[in-house]
Amino acid sequence: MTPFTIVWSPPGAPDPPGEPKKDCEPPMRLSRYFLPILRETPKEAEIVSHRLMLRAGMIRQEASGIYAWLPLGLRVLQKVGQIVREEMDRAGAIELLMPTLQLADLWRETGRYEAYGPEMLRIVDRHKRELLYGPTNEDMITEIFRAYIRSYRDLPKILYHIQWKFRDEQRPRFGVMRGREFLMKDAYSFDVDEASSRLSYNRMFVSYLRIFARMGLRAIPMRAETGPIGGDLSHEFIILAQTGESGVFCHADVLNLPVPGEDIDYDADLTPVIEAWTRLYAATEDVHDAARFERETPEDKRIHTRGIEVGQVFYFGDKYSKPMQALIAGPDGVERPFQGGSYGVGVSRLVGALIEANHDEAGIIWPEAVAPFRIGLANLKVGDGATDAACAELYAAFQKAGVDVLYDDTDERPGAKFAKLDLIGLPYQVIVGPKGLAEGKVEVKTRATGDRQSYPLAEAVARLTEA
RNA sequence: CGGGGUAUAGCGCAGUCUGGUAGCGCGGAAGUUUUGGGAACUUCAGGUCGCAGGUUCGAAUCCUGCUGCCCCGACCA
Repeated sequence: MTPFTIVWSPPGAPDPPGEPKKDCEPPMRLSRYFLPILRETPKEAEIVSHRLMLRAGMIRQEASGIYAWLPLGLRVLQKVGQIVREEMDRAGAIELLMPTLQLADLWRETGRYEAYGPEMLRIVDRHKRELLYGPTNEDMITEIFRAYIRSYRDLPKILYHIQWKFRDEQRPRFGVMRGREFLMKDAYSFDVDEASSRLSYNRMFVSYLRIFARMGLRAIPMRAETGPIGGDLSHEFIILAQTGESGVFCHADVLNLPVPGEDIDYDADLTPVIEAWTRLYAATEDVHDAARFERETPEDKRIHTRGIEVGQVFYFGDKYSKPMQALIAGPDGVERPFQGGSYGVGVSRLVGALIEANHDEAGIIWPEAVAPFRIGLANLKVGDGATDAACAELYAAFQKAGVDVLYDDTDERPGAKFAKLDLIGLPYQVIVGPKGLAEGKVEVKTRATGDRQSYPLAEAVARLTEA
């Protein structure tokens, strides 16, 4: 092999001193940002998250079930993705990135090319080769795995990626909650036998509890059908919402179970956590057992509502490894197909689900962990020396503290600014106007509670930048 | 994929039945007065009426075909 040298471009001349580089300032002034708010609701949007995402300038529909993510929406999508990534890493999963396009031949090895039906978007390239836009990646990850891994000594492994998928749904709806193109985290576990595969399953299960909890969501693992991917053990993670797509039944106490902290040891025995979370009855209507529900759940603890699926974990054994001959040698020297599982989180769907779970009449109410900005800074009288100066000071202080702040420096009327900030749902609004400044104070409004308090500038900064 | 709708300015809509200069509100631009919960007035810009045929002196409007999008159902992260 001929080694080759990577040639780096020589570094450019140092920046000239003196002039502050305005171009480098993060574009967090509303006057320079791109936030196309809609005052009226586009008629195609039926459910609240879809309406609010369109109105708040988060997304734009480009085709049925296909959306462009505008700057505000992208920030949320990225925050959700980052939480998923951090928790996957914490659980010992390893990130990679597989392509969106896959060869049909790969899927023929497992028989899924024929099995998938019209939901799969099939593409032919200029060489008449058949490709498909991946709806999932079990086949490809198995192909990657079998190319490199031969021995039980290399196991266990959990690999994941966060990538766009496409399923040509017959009827897309609910905005990003059921689009055709969607961003998904999918993880795949590789183990030598069933017992260890279930340990991987448990890791992902616990990781999922943490992922959703970090977003301020109470997601309930429910026994679920295994669906077309197959296997014999599966849980759907469901958040309760009136607008959910499927009916669910569960024991009320499952809503109050403790979620493991970030000090959870994924190498320790996770069985007690799994048992605690699976002991109480929780099932989607597809697999609901009314008799068992009534037998196991006291009448005053029975919850029957609707829910949105935001994640699913599967154990599927050798479903892919066997037909694809992804074999690993065990300690006894015998080669066997690996035991696998797959674990999905609907990242783009979560953005819609988060809004379904967190909104009011005025708009979105972002949980802090996924808010596009933590603070909305409203200058109520642009052009007034005192308010401009106070806002500049606050803006600089928040930025210095590393807090995401969107500064509304437009010359709109106060009412319009309030309505806009309520709509986009930033957790805190810092309201700066002549009235408050006369007393040396600014107002801090907490979006979730509507609570408003006036503080001197320094105290407002201190309160909003602590931890 | 069955059933039902809809397509007119960036968004929400009227006009179509009964063919005759394409309208309203919001939004946008300019100006004046305003300014702590989506201001008022004046002026202006913005539309091959989804696409393609047809009927007619004349089509947003009538006829035929096509397409996009939405809703209900079945299906799905």
